[in-house]
Amino acid sequence: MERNLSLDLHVLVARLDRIADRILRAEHNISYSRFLALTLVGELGFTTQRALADGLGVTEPSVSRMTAVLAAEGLVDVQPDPAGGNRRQLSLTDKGKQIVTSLRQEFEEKLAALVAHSGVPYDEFAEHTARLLATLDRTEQEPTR
Amino acid sequence: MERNLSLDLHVLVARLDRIADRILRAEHNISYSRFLALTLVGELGFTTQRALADGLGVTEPSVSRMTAVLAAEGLVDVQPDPAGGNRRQLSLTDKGKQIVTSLRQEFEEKLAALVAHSGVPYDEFAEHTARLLATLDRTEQEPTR
DNA sequence: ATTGCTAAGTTAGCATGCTAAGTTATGAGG
DNA sequence: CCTCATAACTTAGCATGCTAACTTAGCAAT
Repeated sequence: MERNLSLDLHVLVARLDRIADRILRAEHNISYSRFLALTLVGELGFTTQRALADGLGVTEPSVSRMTAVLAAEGLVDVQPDPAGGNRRQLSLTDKGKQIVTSLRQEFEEKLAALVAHSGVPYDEFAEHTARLLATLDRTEQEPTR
Repeated sequence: MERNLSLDLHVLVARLDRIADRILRAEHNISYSRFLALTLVGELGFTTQRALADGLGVTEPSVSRMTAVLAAEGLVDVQPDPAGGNRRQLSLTDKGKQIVTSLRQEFEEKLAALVAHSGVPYDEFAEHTARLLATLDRTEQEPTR
C-alpha cells in the first residue's frame, strides 16, 4: 500500500497518544492531555495560559478549560500575573510536581523502548522531530501567510 | 527548555493537523479527518469500516459516524460486503475520487517543503516514521499485553 | 436446530480539540 | 480624561476522538 508521510505521522501519533492515555488512566487516573499540560507547566516554571497553549500546540480556549480543571484538582496554582494585564500566572503545586516527576521518565523510557525495537536511531529521530517543530514555530510567526 | 520526544511528536502533529485542516476547510470545504479517511479508502480500494479504522488509527465508532456523513455527502459508497457478516463494503464515488486525486499531491508537497526548509532529510524521516508505525502495528497485535 | 462465540457495526454519552464572539486590563493618541 | 487598539482570557457551541454496552450475522459444536 502506498503510504504518505502526513498520514503516517498522524496515525503514528494517534496510536502513541492512545497507548499513553490508557496507561495513564489505568495506573494514575489522569488523561494524557492533562499530563502533557502538567509536564509543560513544570518545564516552563511560572507561565501564562497563552504560553502554555503555544507550547502544547493548542488554542487558548482549550487551555482555559483545562486550567480550570487542573486548578480544581489541586495540581496547578493559578494567580494573577504580577506582569499585569489579564494574565494568569500558572505553576505546579507540590501534588502536581509529584505526578510529573514520577511519570515523566517512565514515559520517555517506554517510547525509547519502542523506538529501539523498531531499529530507528532514537537520537536522530528525536532531533529531526525537534527541528521540524522549531521550523514550524518560525514559519508560523512570519507576517505573510 | 528541556523537551522530550513524546511531547515534541504530539505537538508537531497537532500543529500540522491544524494547518492542514485550515487549508482544506478554506479552500475545499472539508475537514482534515474526512480527507484522511477518503485518502485511505482510495488506497485500500474496496474496504470495510474495521480495516479503515485500523488504517486511520481510530476506533470503529469514529469510523461509523464518519462513514455515515461521507455517504450522505456522496463521497463514499456503502454496500453490504459480499464476504458476508455485518461487513460493509466501502469505496469512493467519482466525486470522492476527484477530491482525493486533486488534493493529495498538493498536500504532500506542502509538507515536503516544510521538511526541506528545516534541513531534515525527508526520505530518512519518512522511513523512520513508517518503520515506527509498522513496529507499533506488530506490537499491538501481540497476545500478551 | 439450539446454544454460544466472535467479529463488525451502531448508539449513547463523555473528553477535548476548534472557531467565533464576548470580557477585561493596559497603554497610546488626541 | 476619553477613545481606540491589542492581548489574554472566557463562554458557547460544534467536530470528532474515546469507552461501554448493544445488535446483527455467521460459524462451530453438540
